[in-house]
Amino acid sequence: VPLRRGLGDALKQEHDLTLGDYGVLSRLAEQPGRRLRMSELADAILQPRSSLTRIADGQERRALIVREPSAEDARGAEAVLTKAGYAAFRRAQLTYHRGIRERFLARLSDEQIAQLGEAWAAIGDSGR
Amino acid sequence: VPLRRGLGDALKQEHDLTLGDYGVLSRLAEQPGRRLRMSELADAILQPRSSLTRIADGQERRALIVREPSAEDARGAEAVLTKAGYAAFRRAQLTYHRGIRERFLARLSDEQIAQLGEAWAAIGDSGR
DNA sequence: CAAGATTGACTGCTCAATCTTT
DNA sequence: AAAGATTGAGCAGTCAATCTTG
Repeated sequence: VPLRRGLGDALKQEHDLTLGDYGVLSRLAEQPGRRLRMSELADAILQPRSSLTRIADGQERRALIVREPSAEDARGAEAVLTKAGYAAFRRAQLTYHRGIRERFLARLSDEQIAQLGEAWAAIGDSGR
Repeated sequence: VPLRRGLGDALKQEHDLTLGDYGVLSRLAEQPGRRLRMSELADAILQPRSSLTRIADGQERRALIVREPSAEDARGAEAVLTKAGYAAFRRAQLTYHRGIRERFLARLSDEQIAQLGEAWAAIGDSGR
């Protein structure tokens, strides 16, 4: 709980991003073409579609992403990471990883970290 | 993230309590006299004082706690768990523990659970 | 003025209802 | 009718400002 809060505060202060924002950018950044349908993106980050819509609204206003209507299925839209969006992600990633390190990993032994990794995998990942 | 969400949803649906509510009840229940100053309670559950005030507002309306002005320092107030509040906590605890078991512990080996416990202790607890 | 606590205003998230395209 | 997506309304949590007592 304080880990999440700490990370969120740092992202907010240094980059004006929420954890939800970070999740979206992070997922898009790792896609081939840096694009994904809204629906799949929502599932990927384990958020309700409506939450993704809000997040995307904000990010589109800030030109971190653009929405393009899907080519062959006009119901869907695709979120595409812009160049600025990718750059913002790379910057935020530094803060994020530093936060994890400082608030979490630094207090554990190498062995414990490895064990945690396995436990995490057993549960089913999902959390980047 | 989905663990917290799942737990929160279950508590909400079955007992109409948030995770914040649960934290307060849980902390009060383990105090001698089932009472604690607002300020200490806020620190104990790692929440800002203002957040605790909101939670306590709701719980006092539902008669799960009462607020009493502190005996020798009239600045402070004490939150006291009522009989109904304690009963509500005991019921919610079943849901909470079941949630942890199902969503988390059931997927890990006994050894992994023990290792996690140690890692958790190394980080510094704080999370009941 | 410090500490304890509360309030006003705002943000982020979520559900249920809705709109559009298949 | 079902899938993709958005919108309206409401809630939990938070900060900064405020009130009160020591």
